[in-house]
Amino acid sequence: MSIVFAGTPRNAAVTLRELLNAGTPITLVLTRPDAPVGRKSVLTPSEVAAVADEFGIPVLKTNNLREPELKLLANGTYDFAIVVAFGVILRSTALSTLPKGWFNLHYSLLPRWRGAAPVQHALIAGDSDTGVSLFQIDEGLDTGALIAQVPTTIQPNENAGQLLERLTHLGISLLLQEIPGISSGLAKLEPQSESGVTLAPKLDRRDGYLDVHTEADYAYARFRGVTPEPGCWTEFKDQTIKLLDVQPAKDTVLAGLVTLIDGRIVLGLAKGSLELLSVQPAGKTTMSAADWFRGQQASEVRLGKHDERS
RNA sequence: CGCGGGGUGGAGCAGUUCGGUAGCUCGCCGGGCUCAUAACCCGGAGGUCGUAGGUUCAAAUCCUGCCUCCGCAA
Repeated sequence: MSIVFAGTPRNAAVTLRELLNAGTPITLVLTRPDAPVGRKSVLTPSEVAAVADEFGIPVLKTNNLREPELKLLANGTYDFAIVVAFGVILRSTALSTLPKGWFNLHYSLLPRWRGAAPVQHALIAGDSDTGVSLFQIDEGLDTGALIAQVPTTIQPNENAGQLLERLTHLGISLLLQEIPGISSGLAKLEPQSESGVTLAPKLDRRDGYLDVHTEADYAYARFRGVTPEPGCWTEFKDQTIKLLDVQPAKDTVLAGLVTLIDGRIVLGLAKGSLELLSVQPAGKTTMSAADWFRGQQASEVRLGKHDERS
């Protein structure tokens, strides 16, 4: 028995590490090529590549599986592949290389939130629960037949980073439980429901914009969904200010205004408010909201677009 | 050489345009007031203004190099 693991970011790396620690016979790792990181664009290997190196497992770095890669995969050594946040679309020519197929761990209860950013979308949409799904990859976007799912309740203050971490561990347990069945060919496959399909496209920076005229509940859900990536932000004096940590508040403050209430820094929104805990103005390092506000030397400060409202 | 912002006592900022040895809001230490307080009052410590040079009678403030943190873009 020989398994291929395909993944790229941190949660995939954590998963790979745990599978290896449990003795899973992974003998080849696929990951995306080294990518530039940071302002200085330092070429850095993916975290999955780092773990593979640590365990001395051969790594194939690629953005698309073409003939050379396919030939290697189809050389008869490998039985099936586990895919966790790989970031590469697998076409039918790739899927047919392995005798038992390719299996993806997806961070939602499919068919809800098919796509690249299921965790973030579940939070932004205000879902009360989510989970992980293990399914056999077919040619569609997260449409393959399900092997198993594990649900979990979303905690009221959980952000995307925290939820992803929790789901990662749920996913690891699920994989450890189901890999034997896949290996033996005894795993049961059940087609996904045709109702309840939603899509979770990748988020970009604009999705993290907090409009001070949205309702507080909605804004908080968005904040949790886009934290820590791509990050929540709004505008202050025509520049970006990142909102790194906020929590719900019950004060009534005019939308767009920030003011001090009983030692708390409160941002007014439509129908409610949020307490700011940690912020980062453009060009500055991260700081507590209290420090930032004190430095403004004003009893109230306006956030949001300059030309908005009066 | 992708674009841009910042580095001033422990924290966040002002002062830099129009050079003249440092200010605000806090924190900290000591004392006072109060039933009490993240309240208030009085006093105090703490800064070679990122760094190296240059211009000048005089530089946080002007000029040059460098280090470093960050917002975008990739």
